[in-house]
Amino acid sequence: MSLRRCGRRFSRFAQNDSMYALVDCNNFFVSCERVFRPDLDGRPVVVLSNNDGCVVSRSNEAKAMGIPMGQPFFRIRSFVENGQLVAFSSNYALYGDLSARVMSLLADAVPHIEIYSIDEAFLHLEGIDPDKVPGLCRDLVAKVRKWVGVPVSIGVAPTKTLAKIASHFAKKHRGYKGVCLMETDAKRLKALSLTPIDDVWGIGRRLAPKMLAKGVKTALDFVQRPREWVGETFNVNVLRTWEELQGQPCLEEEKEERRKSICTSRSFAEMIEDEKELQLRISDFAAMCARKLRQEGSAAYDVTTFLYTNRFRDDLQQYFPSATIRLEVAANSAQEIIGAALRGFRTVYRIGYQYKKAGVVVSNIVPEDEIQGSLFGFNDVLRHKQDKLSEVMDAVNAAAETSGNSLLRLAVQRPGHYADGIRSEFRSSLYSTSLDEIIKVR
DNA sequence: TCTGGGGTCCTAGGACCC
DNA sequence: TCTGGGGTCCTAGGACCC
Repeated sequence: MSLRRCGRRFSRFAQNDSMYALVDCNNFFVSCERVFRPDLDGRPVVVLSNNDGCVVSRSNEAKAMGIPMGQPFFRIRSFVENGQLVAFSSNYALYGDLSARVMSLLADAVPHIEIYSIDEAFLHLEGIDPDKVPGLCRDLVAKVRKWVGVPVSIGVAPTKTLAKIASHFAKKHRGYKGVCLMETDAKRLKALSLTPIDDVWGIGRRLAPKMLAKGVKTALDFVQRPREWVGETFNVNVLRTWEELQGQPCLEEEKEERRKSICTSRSFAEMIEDEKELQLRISDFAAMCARKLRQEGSAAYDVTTFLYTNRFRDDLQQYFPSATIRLEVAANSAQEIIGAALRGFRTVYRIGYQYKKAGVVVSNIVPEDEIQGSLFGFNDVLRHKQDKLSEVMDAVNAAAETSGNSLLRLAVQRPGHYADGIRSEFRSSLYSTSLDEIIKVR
């Protein structure tokens, strides 16, 4: 899955006459679960994060019950137990598969799409007759609903930030039937006046209070402030958001395929103090990072290991260390990445703390065919063997990929299921991605 | 008792060099 | 003994996104 670009890349130069459509899947994870459980339409449904920790997706009915995003599951567990609410553990294999189907339909409809996240894509509409855009969007809403089963909303506007706002209107108000066009300046100003400043893409939870303190309550208040004031009061990103809201595009497409860092981390169901147990977890995370690197044809110079104690337990000692190991030669084999992650672990692990979460980040990433050998000489034969071993492990593990199992492991990794120690009480079946189906398509 | 995971960019300040 | 100023690189932390 390569559906996880969330950064916003900026261009210095404005383009003219641009038009974007943002396609946003409504309540995506919940909608995916409902594809296979149509009996849940109209009922309050939530999807939980890893470990069944907190709410990450809510149906409209769940929102109406007042369940906020990020709500810890234990606070709403009683609703599930008395039948008022249905909860699912997250099933990323399923969501990734349905996402790919949605994106493929979108890609067939327009010359160019930009996949922004697992549930959102920008369609570039330059060159399409403006009179045909509304019909095209309505067709897409109907087609995705019919062929994939997921409801989507589409917002059309001259910039991405405005398209985001338009898609919110398309989602919130039934009258739009899933498509909101912001093609005139009058509509733009009207929409901005109805948009609270903290709903604007690019204005987050830290900046919103600062805006409010300065009397900026809506997006319209914001664009009515002078450019100079925005530049002096905030940073360049906020200034670019201001320009986008004026209708001047300055968010550029994210073109770089190679990620700059790859992270694998998990919270644990129970706190862990034992060094050996933590080493096993770290090894698993490192092996997963190495595998993601190989899948992308990349290799990394830096391997960071981090540990977190439980930040919600005021009564316990807190400790959030991390250590970065720089390799002489960029690596992507499980052996090398695990080795470095464990070296980092040894430098920061302290006995006497209860650890709740840990992870491994690989960064300083280069294409694997551009790896430069070490000045001090480098054992090519050993490296070649490690590469071969990694390849074989990848090939065999690919067959078991969808269940999250890795059949082949290095001795230091945990035996058994990858997700051992991760709570997943309400997991749906692997409907669209069962091993049977994968063997068939291959 | 129980609170997610995975990314990006910007900026300020220190180290270092000339 | 005098001990400026500017450029660049790196890193940590803060902000944002889904």
